[in-house]
Amino acid sequence: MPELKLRQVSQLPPLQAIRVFEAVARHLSFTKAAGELGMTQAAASYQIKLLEERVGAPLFLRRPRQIVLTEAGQRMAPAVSEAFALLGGAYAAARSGADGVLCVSTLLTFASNWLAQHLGSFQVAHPSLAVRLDTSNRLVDFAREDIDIAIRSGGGNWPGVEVHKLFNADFTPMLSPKLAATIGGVNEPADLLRLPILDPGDVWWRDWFIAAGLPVEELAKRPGSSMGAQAYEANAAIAGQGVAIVTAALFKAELADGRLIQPFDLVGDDGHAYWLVYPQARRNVPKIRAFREWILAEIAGQ
Amino acid sequence: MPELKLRQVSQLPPLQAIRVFEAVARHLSFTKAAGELGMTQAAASYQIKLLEERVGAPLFLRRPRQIVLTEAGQRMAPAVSEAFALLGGAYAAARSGADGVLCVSTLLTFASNWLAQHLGSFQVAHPSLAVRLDTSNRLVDFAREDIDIAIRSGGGNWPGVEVHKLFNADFTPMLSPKLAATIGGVNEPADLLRLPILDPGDVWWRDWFIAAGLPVEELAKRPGSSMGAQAYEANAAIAGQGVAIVTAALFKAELADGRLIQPFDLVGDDGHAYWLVYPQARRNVPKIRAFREWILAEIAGQ
DNA sequence: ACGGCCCATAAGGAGGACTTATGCCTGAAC
DNA sequence: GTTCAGGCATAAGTCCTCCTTATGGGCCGT
Repeated sequence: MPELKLRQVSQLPPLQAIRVFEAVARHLSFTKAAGELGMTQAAASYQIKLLEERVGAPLFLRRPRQIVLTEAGQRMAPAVSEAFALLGGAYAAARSGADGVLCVSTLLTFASNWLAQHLGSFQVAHPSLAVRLDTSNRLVDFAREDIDIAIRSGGGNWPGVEVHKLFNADFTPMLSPKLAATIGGVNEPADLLRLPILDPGDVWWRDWFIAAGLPVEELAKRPGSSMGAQAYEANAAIAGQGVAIVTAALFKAELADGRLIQPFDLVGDDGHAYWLVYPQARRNVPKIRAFREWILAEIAGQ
Repeated sequence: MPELKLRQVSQLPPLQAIRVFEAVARHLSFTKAAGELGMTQAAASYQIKLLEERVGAPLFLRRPRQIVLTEAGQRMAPAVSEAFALLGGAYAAARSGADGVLCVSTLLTFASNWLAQHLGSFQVAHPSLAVRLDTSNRLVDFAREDIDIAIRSGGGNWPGVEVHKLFNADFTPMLSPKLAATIGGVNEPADLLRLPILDPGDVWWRDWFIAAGLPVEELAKRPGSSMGAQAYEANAAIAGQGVAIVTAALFKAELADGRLIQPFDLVGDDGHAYWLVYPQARRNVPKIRAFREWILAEIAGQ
């Protein structure tokens, strides 16, 4: 489509030449403008000549000691300067603005049971960074959602993204001390069979029963209600409605203050883990780097 | 100076990429924007990717059926569009504005004796073109004066400029009929010796005397006052103060209405001529082309 | 008169931008 | 459900723009 190209080209002059023109018009010197732009005087001369040919009129008068704007140049200079100021502003706004808000996509459970208690220290460390949490269990697609960084669980093998393991998604039974007391305490795995099991359809129960040497058939008999998220299941457990099977690392606070107890050291592990995930191409973006370094240090430090 | 370059580059993003971004943001389509810019979709994709890496954040979310601006993109788009509108306006203003005023540098004599009587028809033919006359006898330098086109006399061999011969700078004696009557009419060259000669030091007189077979020594005796310009000399002749030697083509009106008479057909010619002159590079600028075509037709037509 | 400053020009080279070709994904239509 | 079409991404290759180095010319100041 050569005619289209021609039309376009005639609509707008070469941008590089205009950028040079703007600098030259400000300095009224080819040499100084070239210096500001980080190129040689010859390059500036070349670009101005190009632009003058395109405009169809000289833009500068070459006087012995300095140059001055022609009438045409004077008409052009102010608007061009303003346009570049706008452009610079827009660019800076996009850059810094992008640095000012960090969009984190996270799993519901992780948000309520880990981030909620730790995020404060990140905010303190980076007061200029606003964090926007996007809570969902979908697998985020960085190309089609406005997300900077995500926390996911799974095998950790996703293409095109950088991953850091936070901790294993292990699992172990938990219940409220009050519920345990109703049967005189939970001392060995078999004791669990005398209590209601929240979401017995969860494969984690099956794995753990096998590991604990309990009969798996017990699970099938039970009435099940899938909770969907560990946080919900844990809440039910805290309320004393039954035994939950969850990731211990996410409930340190509940274990510490006695709302939940972990009766056995035995934990199941299906190889899944919690991961920090972000696009490879953006690994050096400051806010992403900041969040990464913070969360890894936080995890390692506890 | 690599660090200088770096500084500059980080100040402003690649302009070509921004131009593409502006179009894409308007169309919300890589393909359509590429079409408008006269390039392929792949090129647009490439430029956007470049810009996104530079900004440090995605600018568009790639949704299946269309793309949408990210937060960063939204911040950037309006100002960028405005900047390009400004740029386009400035460019158009310089272009069309430059087309609106034609600066003609001309010799005093040519201005008062030829242009004054013909310029009207040019104005009528090009009502949107304002003509600014710059009258001087200096040899204009297009590089350091704001001049579009010039009329000069001389040999016609100037470098870097396009030249068109208007008419020969021939010369012949002229005087007022009243003065001629004081000696009973001027019938042969020798009659001139009985009349005062304006500016006898002019080399034209010497050439013409030789061509007419008159003794050159006569000229040396005479008291001379250089007039500087044919127009002044002719005015003195019209006032009856003496005989002038001027270019006949420039005094057609005076000859026609009898203010001056040309007693002899004999004209001198030193090879000089009147020329239309302008920079080669600007030969196709509309206003320059218009003036050239008009003046050549006007000269040819009389 | 001579050196310095500044711009113009020519030749040459490095890198960027664009094109072509192809693949992938998704949504719509049959 | 399957195929088709629309739209973007990616890879490889080519061309050309833009910049650099080098040099010359004009004018000013000392």
